[in-house]
Amino acid sequence: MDILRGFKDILPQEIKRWQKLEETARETLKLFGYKEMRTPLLEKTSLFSRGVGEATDIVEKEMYTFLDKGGESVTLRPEGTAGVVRAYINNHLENSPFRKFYYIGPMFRYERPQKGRLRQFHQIGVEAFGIQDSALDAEIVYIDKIMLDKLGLTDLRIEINNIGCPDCRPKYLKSLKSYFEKYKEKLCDDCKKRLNRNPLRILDCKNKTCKSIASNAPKIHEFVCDGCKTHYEAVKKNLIKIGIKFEENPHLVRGLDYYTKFVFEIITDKLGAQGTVSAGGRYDNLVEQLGGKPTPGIGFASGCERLIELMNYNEEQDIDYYFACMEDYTTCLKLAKELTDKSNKSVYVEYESRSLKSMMKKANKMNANFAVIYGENERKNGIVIVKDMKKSTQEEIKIEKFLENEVKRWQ
RNA sequence: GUGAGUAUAGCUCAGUUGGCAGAGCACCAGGUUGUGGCCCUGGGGGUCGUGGGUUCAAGUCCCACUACUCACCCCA
Repeated sequence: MDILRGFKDILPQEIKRWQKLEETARETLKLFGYKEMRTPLLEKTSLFSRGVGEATDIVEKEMYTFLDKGGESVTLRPEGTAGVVRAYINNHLENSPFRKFYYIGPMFRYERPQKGRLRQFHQIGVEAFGIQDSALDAEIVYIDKIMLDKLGLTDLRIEINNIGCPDCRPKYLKSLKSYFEKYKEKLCDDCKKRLNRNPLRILDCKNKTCKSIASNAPKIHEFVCDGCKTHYEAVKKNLIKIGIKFEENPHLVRGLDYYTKFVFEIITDKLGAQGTVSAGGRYDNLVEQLGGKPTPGIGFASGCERLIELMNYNEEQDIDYYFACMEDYTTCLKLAKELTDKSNKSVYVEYESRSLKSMMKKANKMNANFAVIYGENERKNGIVIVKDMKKSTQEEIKIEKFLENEVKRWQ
């Protein structure tokens, strides 16, 4: 029985990094008053087609969509924002004093897996509602950046761009299209298709010819409306003020339709082709689009697997007491149980009949601090042997004294 | 969906012009009859991805399929 393509088991040897990642995210977000939210993995398909955008790749070809037993079309969430917005509207959270949220959990996209890309992957996502001011944009970038700093990630760059709003972007797209139309014959096959579907994407093409044509293409800054322009300029000033370094990338495009005005990505070049570690931006029309009152929003999402790959790790095993029992497992269990009760130390009780030597080997591999030896001799004499694995010393303790002794040791 | 590469022990990988399937690590046991790490000795483990073909003989050559990896596309 094989695991599905693009799905992955996360094993104990890797789990410490996951826990550290989640812990760091929760701590950081708590500092800024963000509250955790958990929304369903499964939603109505229409939430995503309306939220993410009918014409996006995600909706067109990457969703895990099926009919449930009631005949309703449902979809495993391909991203987190749509679900949070739905929950925000459904639960009337506009009346809550807290309108800043985060989530951590799996997302699903039916894509061909490669380095840094899986069909089930995890995101830490952050969403904030109801604030139009550009200071919030800066806060969002700051939180993202500081979280990555706390994880010990280096060599990251932040790229930002202004992608306009539904008022001004169409004008830009139109001009872009007519510009590329002139060079249509020279563009690569992919870009010929993009010309009608999404001319913004041509700006991002890696083909040399397309690149040089794109370098002279009209710039969005010449087309954005006053509102978008003012906002974007203000975000830049705010970022500078709070000491966030960034680069402007006029070719930065987001793949989801709901983004407006300010967008950003945090990128590494250590991950191969999928170097975007975090990305986000403003979505001032999404709440309304999904049936809520007009409410501005902004957020970002980080790819957990990508972050984890960048985290340097020293995963140590951590067992405090390895109980090497040769008989009477129940007595060992009782000792171990009492020890955890009174001391909070971790124990591992060996119930498998093995040689003492093999048990000591195992204790060593588990990096146990102490081995408690209990066999025939100990039982007869009413003692246990407590061996300090680090110092290689051991002593015999009366079994009634064991608990008291060990509790004292850690005080 | 497209392209390229890879597939041999639990893991990482050798395997020459086609000629008895190997190493390191891991695991188990012994050396030390009840004591880990270092060392020494031994052991268990393989439909050589699957199916066909060529050949006296295929891990090796040919074909098909499948899986994985990377890249495109796209994205966290």
